[in-house]
Amino acid sequence: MSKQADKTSESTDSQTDSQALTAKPYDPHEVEERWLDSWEKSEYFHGDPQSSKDPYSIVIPPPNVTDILHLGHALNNAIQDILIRKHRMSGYEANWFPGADHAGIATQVMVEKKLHKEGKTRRELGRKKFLELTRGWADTNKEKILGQLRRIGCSCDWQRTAFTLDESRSLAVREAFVRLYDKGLIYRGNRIVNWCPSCQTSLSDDEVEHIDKSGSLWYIHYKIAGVEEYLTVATTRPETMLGDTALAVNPSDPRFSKYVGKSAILPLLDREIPIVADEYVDAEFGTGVVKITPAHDPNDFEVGKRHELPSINVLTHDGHINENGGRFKGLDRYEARKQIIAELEKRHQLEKTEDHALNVGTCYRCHTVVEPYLSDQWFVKMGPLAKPALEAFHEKKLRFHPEYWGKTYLHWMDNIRDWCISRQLWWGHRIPIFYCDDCSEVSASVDVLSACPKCDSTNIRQEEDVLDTWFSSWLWPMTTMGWPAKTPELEFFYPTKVLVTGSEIIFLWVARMVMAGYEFQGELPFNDVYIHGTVRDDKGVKMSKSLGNGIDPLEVIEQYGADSLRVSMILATPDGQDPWLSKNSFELGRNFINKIFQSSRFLQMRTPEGFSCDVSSAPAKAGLALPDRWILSKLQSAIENIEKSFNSFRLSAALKELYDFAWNDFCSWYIELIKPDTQNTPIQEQSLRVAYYALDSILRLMHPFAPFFSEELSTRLRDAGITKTGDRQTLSFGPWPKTDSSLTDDTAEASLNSIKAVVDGVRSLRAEMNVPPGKTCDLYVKVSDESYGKTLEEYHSYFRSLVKVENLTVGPAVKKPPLSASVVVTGAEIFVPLEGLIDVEKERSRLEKELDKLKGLLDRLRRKLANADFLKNAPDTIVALEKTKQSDLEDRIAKLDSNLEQLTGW
RNA sequence: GGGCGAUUAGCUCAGUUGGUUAGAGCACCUGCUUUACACGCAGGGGGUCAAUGGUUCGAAUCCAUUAUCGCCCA
Repeated sequence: MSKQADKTSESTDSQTDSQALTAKPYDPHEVEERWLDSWEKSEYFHGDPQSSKDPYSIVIPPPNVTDILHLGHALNNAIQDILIRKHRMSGYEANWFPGADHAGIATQVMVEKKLHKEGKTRRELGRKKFLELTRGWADTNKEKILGQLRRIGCSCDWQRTAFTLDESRSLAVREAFVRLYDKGLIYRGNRIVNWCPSCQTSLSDDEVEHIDKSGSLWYIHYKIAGVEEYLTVATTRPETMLGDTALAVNPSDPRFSKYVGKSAILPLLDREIPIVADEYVDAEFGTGVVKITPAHDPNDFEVGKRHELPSINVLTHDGHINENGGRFKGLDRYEARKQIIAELEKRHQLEKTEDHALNVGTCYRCHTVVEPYLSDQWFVKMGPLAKPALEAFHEKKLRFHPEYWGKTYLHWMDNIRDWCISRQLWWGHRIPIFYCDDCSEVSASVDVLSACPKCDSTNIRQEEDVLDTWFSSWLWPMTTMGWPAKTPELEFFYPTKVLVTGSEIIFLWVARMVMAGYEFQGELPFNDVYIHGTVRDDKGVKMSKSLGNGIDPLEVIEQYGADSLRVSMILATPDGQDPWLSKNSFELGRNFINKIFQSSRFLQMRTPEGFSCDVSSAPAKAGLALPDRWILSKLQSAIENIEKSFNSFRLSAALKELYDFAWNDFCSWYIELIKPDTQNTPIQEQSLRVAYYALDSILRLMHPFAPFFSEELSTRLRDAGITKTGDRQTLSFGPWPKTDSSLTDDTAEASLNSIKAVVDGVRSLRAEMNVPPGKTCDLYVKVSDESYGKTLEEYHSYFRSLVKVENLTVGPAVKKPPLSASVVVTGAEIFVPLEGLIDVEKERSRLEKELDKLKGLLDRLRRKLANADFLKNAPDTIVALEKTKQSDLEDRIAKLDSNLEQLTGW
């Protein structure tokens, strides 16, 4: 236990019950742990597939087992939890399916690194032992990160936790593979793939990250066979020349047409290679002559096929030159490059070297520069799968939020390419392909084969390679629900409602899930895709482990609590953009939660003994005071706006609306208005009923964002006998607040606005005239409208409590008392006599400043209203509005003028 | 090279079908041991809405061009 925690418990012990309400901020720590425990036992989050309610399900983007919780996870999962809790409260049968991803390359790399430190390699260990070791490590990590998600309050159905490499998911992967294979959508091909020499595996196109690097362009002479001429070839990767099998020029390039059909001599290796013409060659780039290395460049591979050129692989799996590289054999690819350049220079076959900016592909896991590499790999034919996925988008069955991400999806889908799914790893789903060594039959099978289905030979072996991790991830929305079995979960909860993720895996994951959904389940896996930003630090730099600029969510939770973490993150996360967070960003949420806590504490202090109210329905309108009617009316618009924001996936806007309502309307105005003048006097009962009803609504609206706090406070009020909420002992199942149009009260809002206008005016005046806060004053209000005056008179007590007004004089005939400061608001002139306090010069400059501002506005308005086109074209309502504004301004200016004039007499 | 996004107060952002005196939080300044809350209260300063041109009676908002920044794809 930390020192701080010690202190807290000590001070709590020393307090008596009657002091429990003395000033202290809300402390989330004990509260959150208690609810975590309680919820875990409750089964609240275990969705029932037999339910008569409508389903609402989400599948988690499974965190990698290599991960520890970072703020990106916290944000991603907070968003999902907010959506799932909101819908659970709104009467849906909600289920959030959690789980983790085995993360093939990342995990294997990590375990191999550990082995390396111990001086071992995976090959020494053997496949079986290595996998056992890795599984143990992955299991431990998996439990750890899922535990961390619990800590931020995720209301997942933990009973349905899945893992991409467990029994059920493995069966599904094999089933999917075999189905696609049988349909002819999976094939094996000798293709150029992206090869990571460090991970020693192929990568799909989407797993390659392109970065800009400064490199060189080397100009090399290739002699023409039989004559004393040469062609100059520019290359950025000279070491690949060892595998050159041709030179190529553009067929319409007149400079080189005479060489087409002749041969060149490959420098260093002295191999004779043909000179071919191919449209692919860009006459503008380099010298217009390019070397063709079919085994090490995807474009060259295509050229090679067209001209029936041989492919010579010169690299080993780990990026060294192989036996085809002659005397360079065994050298690392970059060392070979150096020596080749040196050698060419020595032989005067290097014309020049230029600086050249190039874009190289790197491995998304280890950031090694990848090599295009010719090898046997397994591919999925994507064209047929993309069709329904594209249709779903065009028919708006699949929607992105923010909408513009749809374009990214569309662009990728339109240009879809076959997917390389084999990986030369051990950690993953072993490809369910079996080779017969006797009859050469290749069979795909869900179950392990012991004999060849064609010739019955037992001389059969399974493919060594495993599948790309995404090959299990793309089935996730189905496999979490038990696919390929026809489970009740799949029947009820599929398709899910929304997928919440970051933009960087729209291709890798989102698009593929859509395709898999249609292919295997005949239905898309989710309707809405909510894309959120990437968490950045306070300077706008992406948080990352390697930069060390990350913030540990668990530290934030320790300091501020999980609710504060969630509330702060959501408030700071603009829709679709990247949130910038620093350590004290989390004060925002903490302060908000504490504010609500304090308001509740205050209400309780002013609640008479034995008071109790039913907050499950709104208080009867009869007999309510103005502030009561007003706050109920404001509550309606808050609920409405929050609902609207939720419906368009604008969570930040929804929470902001609640924040403003709760802090400004409820705390700053409503509570101040119903607060009795004298200390310890209970609040009037009808206002208390309204106050607790509003507070209950606030807590409900807050629950998805701050589940611990809202549940805690709601429970405390219920346990204290103050509020009655019906049968439910939790906010988890709502009900979610609904608008009630009978509570909307425009008259009350208008009346309160007039009171606020006068209060604001007096406050401003007092502050600027340096009236000591404790000093009372008198208030004279000259109104131009009788009913305005009546309202002010009726509620004159508010001026006493809010702005220390002793006597109030209101009326159309009120005269400005001598030595008073004035404020002019719409419909009223406010005078506060300030004998002994008034500073004439200050007052004058105050009034002049205001006058200047208003005159500027009036000027603009007059010009607008003098414009015949405006009067002709603008809607009548706008014209009328502008005219009202004009007369109001003219009125206020006249009053200010006369007040200024009167000042000169002093 | 192609695509997508951003540019509004010192900072981070709202401003959803064009009509407000362009808002909030943080930061800043002034005052406050006010009957819950200093994790607070009250008041205040601060913006020619990136630039230019256009459409319109009217543009932060729509269109075009430019500039700067970011992301994705090649």
